[in-house]
Amino acid sequence: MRLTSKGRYAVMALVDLAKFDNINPVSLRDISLRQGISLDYLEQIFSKLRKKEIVQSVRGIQGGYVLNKKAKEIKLTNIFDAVDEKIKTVQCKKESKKGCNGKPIKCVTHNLWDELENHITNFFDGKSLEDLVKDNNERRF
Amino acid sequence: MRLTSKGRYAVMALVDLAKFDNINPVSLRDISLRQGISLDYLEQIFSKLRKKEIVQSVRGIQGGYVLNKKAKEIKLTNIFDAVDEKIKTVQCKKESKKGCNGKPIKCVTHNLWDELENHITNFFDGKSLEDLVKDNNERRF
DNA sequence: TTCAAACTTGACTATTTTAGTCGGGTTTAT
DNA sequence: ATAAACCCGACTAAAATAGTCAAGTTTGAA
Repeated sequence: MRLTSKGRYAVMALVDLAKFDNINPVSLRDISLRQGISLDYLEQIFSKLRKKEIVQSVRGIQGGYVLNKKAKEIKLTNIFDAVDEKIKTVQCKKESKKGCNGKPIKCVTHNLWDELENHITNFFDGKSLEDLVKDNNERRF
Repeated sequence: MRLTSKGRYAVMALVDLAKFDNINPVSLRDISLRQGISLDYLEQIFSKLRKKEIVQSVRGIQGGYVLNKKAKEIKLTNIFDAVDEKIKTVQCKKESKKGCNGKPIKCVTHNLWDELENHITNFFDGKSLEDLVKDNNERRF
């Protein structure tokens, strides 16, 4: 099991943004340099974040991105959802509601994955961008 | 994020085994047919489960596999561990202890993934094979 | 004692996903 | 006007996954 880099980068970039967007919009170029994430890839990620209204863009010179909500109101679930990071953990969850593994009934472990997804979703729902920024400042990074 | 089929199959197969190993060893052929998992793939999986002493093999005709411990004592963490299903969720967790993303310091989200891993591990530690079998019998599958 | 069911092992491969790259735009402050 | 910055879609190399395949070994039963 693993998360993809897309979700991880999205969170990294938003923490960075939350720390620096006090006055001016933050350019992806700056985030790219500070966080070591490819600029082109960041653009893809921010395109999604913008469509889900997590950030706003400011075009033109001196432009960049700003948060569209308070950091406290942005939960990690919102972020992962925006960049299509699926919490759907296993193949059988993707298939039709009734069956798994090409069979007409649910597989013996189906309920387990339901529970697991809830468990993980709860974890991410309990974490806001603000929490991460605070945690980060405390550690003097 | 997703679990791989290997982990999922391992759990499915062991639930099946736990249900049927009362008297005789259970052949992989039977598990393959009941659960719809490729026999060759099951062999790879059970090879790992045997090495980690979760199951015992009985060779020869009428052979198969039996659980090596009571179902109650087999936690899901043991199973995932045996088949190399990693709870390591993100890239930065694979890298050197001190740095992420090729930098000499931990990335801003590093602690988050630590917490997440603990959260998931706790979930799997709290689930035994017996729990799954019971849950399954209740639902009359 | 021969046979076949079943386990054992290791190498190989097609498919899918990921993590980007690339090339061309458009917008707007200066 | 120009350059910084956003915007968009197509493309691709690498890695991981989910198997397949081939060639065994072991052993209960006929």
